[in-house]
This record gives sequence, structure tokens and C-alpha cells, in this order.
Amino acid sequence: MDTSSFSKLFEPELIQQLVINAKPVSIEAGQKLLNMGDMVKHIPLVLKGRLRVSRMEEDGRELLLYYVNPIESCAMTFTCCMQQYPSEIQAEAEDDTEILAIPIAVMDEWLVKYPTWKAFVMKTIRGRFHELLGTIDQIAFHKLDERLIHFLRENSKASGSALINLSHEQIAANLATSREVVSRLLKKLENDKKLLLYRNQIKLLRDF
Amino acid sequence: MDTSSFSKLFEPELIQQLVINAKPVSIEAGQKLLNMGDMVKHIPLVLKGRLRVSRMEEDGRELLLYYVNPIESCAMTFTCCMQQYPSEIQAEAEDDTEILAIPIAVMDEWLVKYPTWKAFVMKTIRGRFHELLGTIDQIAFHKLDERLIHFLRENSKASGSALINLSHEQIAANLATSREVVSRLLKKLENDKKLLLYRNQIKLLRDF
DNA sequence: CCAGAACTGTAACAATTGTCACGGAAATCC
DNA sequence: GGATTTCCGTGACAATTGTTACAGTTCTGG
Repeated sequence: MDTSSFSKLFEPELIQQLVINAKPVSIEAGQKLLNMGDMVKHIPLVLKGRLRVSRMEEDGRELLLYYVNPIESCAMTFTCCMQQYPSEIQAEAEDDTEILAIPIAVMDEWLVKYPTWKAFVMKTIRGRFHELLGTIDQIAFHKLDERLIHFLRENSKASGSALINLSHEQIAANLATSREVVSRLLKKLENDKKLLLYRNQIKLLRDF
Repeated sequence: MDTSSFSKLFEPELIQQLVINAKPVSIEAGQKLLNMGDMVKHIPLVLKGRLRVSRMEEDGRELLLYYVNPIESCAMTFTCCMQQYPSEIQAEAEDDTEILAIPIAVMDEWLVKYPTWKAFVMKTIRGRFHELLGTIDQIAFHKLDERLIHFLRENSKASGSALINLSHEQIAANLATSREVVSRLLKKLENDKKLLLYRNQIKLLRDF
């Protein structure tokens, strides 16, 4: 197991514990890791790739909450699992993703034992609060065109590329709106020379 | 200091620590406890009354995030203060409120030392995540009329009364919309015999 | 290659929400 | 009591978003 990415984050003893207790798991892009209502059995610690955390309504409408990137974990999972509550969110792999699955029993123990783990947990929770607040700001205070631009920017930043490989349908799901509305707004952005539209792909231009 | 409400929650030794370290503070209704951007110096533990936690845009629009009720604390404060980050939210007293102000230094220590404190912190964080997700659901998936009804219901439940003492302007602020829109929707609800409108007051009827 | 599926473009229209403009009623302040 | 402020009602209109319908295009699987 390659634990080098954690060497600056955790003390050696904790890394030893990680090797002993955590199970490496590979997830293909698009595969579900956790459904809403599931009981959380493991904490995912992302090594490579990216997890998409979202929320879904009964009617199938979805809303992106945040991403979990490498060397990060999922805060909602911490708190849900520590009290044996069912998950209120769903998580799926955005790209091909590798994680360490940490059994919930040990993480509670580590919290008391390893200061670096405690700090990591707190940092993770703070980060997720921050992102949730960002999400709330977006949907409460911004119009759909701004939210779309924000979404495309974030997506581009995360992938490190000006190319976004998503269908209008998928984008609409992330913003909890309809495909037609997204198509309309995207076309407007294309007319304004902000981007180029292809099938299943969007290219952001210089002055996006 | 009256610590009886915590006797079931915390072990005796921790209650001793509370008495030694926590400072009782009274806050009048409407008074600000924390502004956005402030550094957090103390954790508030609510004894009586209620704190309103909200978020504000530059242009002055506000959005209610959640309430902190007696024997609860503010999760965002935990994580902000433990890493010395400025607050991303503001808090003010909804009613006349009494809190215990706990210095941040000790709470970190308690986390390791007292299992009941750790459980309390985790429960608080989970609860806030839950409420934030509820807020997100409301604004992302529900129309304004539903959100208004939801807001009135919550408010009534919290105060334990069918009377709501708020102006249309204040309600609009909580929902991040305009006064006129709220007036319009309230009038519709009144016509539907769901409630009665007075100046600065709303009375919810039987079949609200 | 053909059929069907998935994706995109677009017009027309409906519903919701936001904004402006006012007027009147109720509370508050000298 | 009269002036001023705050609150509420309401009409008219604009802007945004949602919905329906349909056509054309590109991909995919036999």
C-alpha cells in the first residue's frame, strides 16, 4: 500500500495503523459507493480519483453537494457512522477512484489517540461545512446562469482541463434543473464566445 | 450555575470542568453574538432561549441556516475555532438567551478526555449537517410557497405557539426573497383559511 | 448498413419570482 | 394632535425558470 501521500499528514504510528486496518478498494468511474439510507460501515479515504457527493429527491432530481479529492475524506460519513445513523447522502466515483476503507470502530479510537487524526477529522468537517455553505450561497443567492458558470469553472479547475466531458442532462442534474434550460444557457454562452459546444463535451475558451 | 440540564448528558467530572471553565453570558433578544469574519473565541452552549444562525450576502440579503436550542451548541463554531479560522456565519439571539461560553482551549482537551463530550460534539456536528441538508433541500427542490409554509411551521413548532411575531420583511429576509413576494403568498394562505394576518403577527389556523 | 437510442437545438408557452410604484393603515415620536 | 416612520396590500409588468413538443444529429449494437 502506498502511504507516501500521508507521511506529512499523519505520524508514523498512525500510518502503521492505517496499513493494518484500512482496506484498499478500487471503484470504477460512475460506480456507486454509498446510497442514501445505507448504513455506513467504512470511512473512505481517497487516494486517487474523485468522489461525487450528492443528494437526491424522491422524484429523481439530484443536486451536487461537493467532491472528495485525494488525501481527503467524507465528513458526513464520520458523523453518520459514529452514531450509527443511515446516510443522508450518496457518493459515487467521478473518475476511476482508489480509496482506503477504514472500519468505523478504529476511527473513533484514533480520534482520542492520535492528534494528527483528530486534526484531520476536524479539518475535513470544516472543509465540508465550507463547501455546503458555498452550495447554499449558490442556490439561494445566484441565478441559474451564474450557477452554471460556477459549476463549469469548478469542474474545469478540478480536472485541470478546459474540456468538460458531461452531457447537458448530467449538468442539469447537478444543478437540479432541466436539460432544456441548461441547453439554452449554454448556447447563450457559446454565442458570447465563452465556450464551444460538442456532443458530450464542452470546451471553455480563454475569456470564460 | 445551574448545570442540572447537563447531568444526563455529561459525566460528573466534566460538569465540574464546565463549572470551572465556562462563563455564563446573557444575551438580549436581537443582539448579535457573532459576525461573519469574526474569530471565534468561545463555544456557546445554549442554556435558555435560542440562537439564530444565518448567512449574509454583501448586498444585505440574508438566509436562515438553523437554530441552536437549549442544551445544544453550534457545530460550525467547533470546527472554525479549533483551527483558528474566521467565522463563516453569524449568530444572534432570537429570544432572550443565556449561554455558557466555553474557551476553545479546553474543548479540544475535553474531546480526548471525556467520551461524553466527544459524543456531544459529534452529535452536534451531525445535527447541523442534517439541518444544512434540510435547508439545501428546501431551497433547491421546493417552491417559495412551500418554503414559506415550512418556515412558518418550524417557527411555530420552536416557539410552541400558533402565533408568529415577525414582519413580512423579516420573513422575506429568512427566505432570501423580497417582502412583496412574501406578502402575496401570505395573503393567498389567508384566503385559503390557513392563517390570519395582523401587523407584525401571524396566527396559524387549525388546518395549516 | 439499419434501427434505435442518446444527445442537442429551439420555439412557444406557462408558471414562478422579482421589481416598481403607489396608497392606506397602524404605530411612534415629538 | 400632527408629523413621521414602519408595515401591509396590490396592481402592473419584467425576468427567470420550467414544460411541452418536436426535429435533427450523432452514436451504438446488431
